[in-house]
Amino acid sequence: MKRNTAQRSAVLRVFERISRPLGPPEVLAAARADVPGLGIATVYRHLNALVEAGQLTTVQMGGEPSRYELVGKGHHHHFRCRTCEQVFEVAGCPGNLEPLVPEGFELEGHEVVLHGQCPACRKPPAGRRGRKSR
Amino acid sequence: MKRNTAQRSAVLRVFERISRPLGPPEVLAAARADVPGLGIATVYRHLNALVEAGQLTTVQMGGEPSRYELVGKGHHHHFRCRTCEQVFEVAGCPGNLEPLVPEGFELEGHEVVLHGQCPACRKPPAGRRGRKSR
DNA sequence: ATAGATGCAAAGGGTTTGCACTTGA
DNA sequence: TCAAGTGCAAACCCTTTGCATCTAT
Repeated sequence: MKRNTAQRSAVLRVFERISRPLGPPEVLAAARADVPGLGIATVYRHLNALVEAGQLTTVQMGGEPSRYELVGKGHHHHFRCRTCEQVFEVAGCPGNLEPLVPEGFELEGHEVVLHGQCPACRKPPAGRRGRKSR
Repeated sequence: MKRNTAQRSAVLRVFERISRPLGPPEVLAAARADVPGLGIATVYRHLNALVEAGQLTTVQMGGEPSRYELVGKGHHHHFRCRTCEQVFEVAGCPGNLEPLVPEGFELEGHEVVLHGQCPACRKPPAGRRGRKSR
């Protein structure tokens, strides 16, 4: 998956346009704006290849299908809206988690996921708010 | 799923014996010690019913199939060993995460997952150590 | 006795793969 | 040119469901 095909650049462009973790169906829908006949299998192939190539990382939220985002955004965490199920980036980090690590374990990394309501879903639904869209 | 059948108690007993989040195949294997003919579908049905009944909670780790644990252990987090892929409980909590929450979002809950090596996998593999078992 | 529970196998949903066709280099 | 990439459909894996049988009450 190294050639510069229309499909490959369409997939990459989606992530440059939308700055939050996206699932394969979202990527497919957005990339079809550029490549109408695009198939879901090709999306999966490129997502996997781009992760392999270090250009994307996976963002896994409990039980839900994988989402992907561009690498190189520095250390950050995520906020998942319980209503619309979208995932947003969170800049900060709780800091040193070593104190939590039980005896004998070796800490190599961590993840923090916040749950709650995004600005749109926080207000009573109106217009295009609070719809499950993914 | 309310009758006191051998299958139901076998599933529950597994969680009383093993105090870490378990996936359906693990539960099946362990419960078959009590009920040899146990089927995976019955395990799923009981896991779902026990979650519904508030006796179990699901623990979702990125992309992997759901794991389950007994409720009533108080607020805690998890540590996932990158080698053996087992998930362990972590007693502490980083504390107030409000400062991380972006403007306009409303925080309702959070999750923290630590990654690294468990005591067994930290040492060079020997005996039954560091095997992927799940 | 009988509604609820079980096991098996088939069905579902998301992801991957085989294959013939298309296309970038 | 021609190997890499693509789309489609079939295959896969995990989970759920339909159904005939079994069992706790």
